[in-house]
Amino acid sequence: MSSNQENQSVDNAAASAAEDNKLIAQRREKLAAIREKRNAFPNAFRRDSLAADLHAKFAEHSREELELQGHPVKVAGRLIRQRGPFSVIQDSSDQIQLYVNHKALPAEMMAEIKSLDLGDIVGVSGVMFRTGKGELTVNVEELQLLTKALRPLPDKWKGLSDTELRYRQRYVDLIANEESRRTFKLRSQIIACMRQYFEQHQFMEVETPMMQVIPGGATAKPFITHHNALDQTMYLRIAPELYLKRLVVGGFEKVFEINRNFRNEGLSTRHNPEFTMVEFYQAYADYHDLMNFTEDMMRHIAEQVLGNSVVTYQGLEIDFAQPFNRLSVRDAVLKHCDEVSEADLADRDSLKSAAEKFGIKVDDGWGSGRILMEIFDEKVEHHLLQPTFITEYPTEVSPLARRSDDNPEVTDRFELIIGGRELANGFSELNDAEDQAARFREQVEQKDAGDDEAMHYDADYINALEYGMPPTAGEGIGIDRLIMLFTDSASIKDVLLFPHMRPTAV
RNA sequence: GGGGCGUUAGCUCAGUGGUAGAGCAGUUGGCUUUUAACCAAUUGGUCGAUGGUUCGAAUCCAUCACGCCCCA
Repeated sequence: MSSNQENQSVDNAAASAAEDNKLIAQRREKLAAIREKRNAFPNAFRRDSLAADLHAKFAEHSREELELQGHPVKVAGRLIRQRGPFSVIQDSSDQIQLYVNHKALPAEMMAEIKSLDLGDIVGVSGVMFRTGKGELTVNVEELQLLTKALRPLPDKWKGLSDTELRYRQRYVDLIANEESRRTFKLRSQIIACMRQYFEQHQFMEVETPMMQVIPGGATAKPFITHHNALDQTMYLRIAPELYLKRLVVGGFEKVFEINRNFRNEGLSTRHNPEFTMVEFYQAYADYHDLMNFTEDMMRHIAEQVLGNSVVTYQGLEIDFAQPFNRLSVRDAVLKHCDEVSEADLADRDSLKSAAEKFGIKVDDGWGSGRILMEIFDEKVEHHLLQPTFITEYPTEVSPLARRSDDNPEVTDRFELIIGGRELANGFSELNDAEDQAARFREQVEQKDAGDDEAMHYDADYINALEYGMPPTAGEGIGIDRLIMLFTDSASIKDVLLFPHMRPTAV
């Protein structure tokens, strides 16, 4: 920023001070006083320690040992608590206590320290010691204000609990709420662990277009945008699937992508318009291979990141060490829904009357596969708490999956259900270019008939398949839902740093 | 889209028709190896918005906005 602009913004700040509440006005006055004396925003302080490092390094040091050593440190962070001569600063790693002995420090420095507010960012030089109560503390020899905070922090004990403010002003949430910091650190670690797992298994990370001319790979309403120079309608992707499979055609036989998808749908505790998925494809593998891989990966993440194979989600203990259950849609319905007998599954009519017993309105266009899935969704899915692979999805509801060799009515597909919710979806891929072209044509007919979620015909994708895609299996895992599970979060908004919110009224 | 709940000081919350409250934060002073530090004094409000009912509305009614939960 040029000095001219800077002056202007400073003037604007002064002009708006009258509109601030008293707490902010007082802080602005303190800042103005500092500007009189020196550069109020110095950037020459260099710390040599993080709070967590100090706690780790001196964990075993007694009061006497520390006093003998007189170990000097430089730390920096946000001032988050003050109690008498003690303060606490918080950096990215942890918190560390400061001791300000007013008898030992020059009067001028004491005056500056006295005018500090909670939220200010300071740099401190001092010596490590341990208080009478045993708390590791920096005995302050020099303290410098590095950044004045103009806005007061939330309640020091309760933090920020207003959910709306936590989501809209995540920066305040992160300053004030340890739980929130923990969630997002875990999110980062889980994704890093997953990425590492893929790399260890010789998968190659790729990035495919997020702005697409033909949105494909799923049935969903896309967001529409426009490229000005090309005067072209473009869509934010609903899935990376068709591009990743083009790469398998090209000879990258194990690929994965961790990135955002965008779907133009409603919001809920489990849906955000943009969400993160990992999709991965492996040539010369089938859906059984992916189930084994997924089971292993989940167990690995739980053990590596949480240090425990048992995850507690909303009071429910989920054990990743146990072998995951595996059963077909059909067997799951029979096992978990006492009202349905084998005879009910015999044909469409018997399925229809079974579904209607549960208040499901059966559409004339639905085949027996669709009706079976409606019963599953309504009566079974929420019972599947421990990790469970559901297999043999009806062909009718699986337009992208390969038909089973044993039974053309079902596909080589699975979903992973944990805690009653779908977490992953995978299948052996359809690599028959002519079959795929026919399925696209069916989708286009549905689109022409008014279904705005139906797929486009992607001629280039057919072209790719015509070059030959090896037998391949692919899978998508909803990262946000996985993070919810591993961080015991009830809402997807709790695992998104900046969840989508309606604009506030002015 | 429908239903329920919520919105009061910077933050966390009381307050169901009669002078707008508490704790924390802030300010002033005391205390200086404390642990949500403590003691004393003190500042701080468009009660989400707009209408209505009433002598009188944070409180009752209607509409709207935003959020949370449940349902579609």
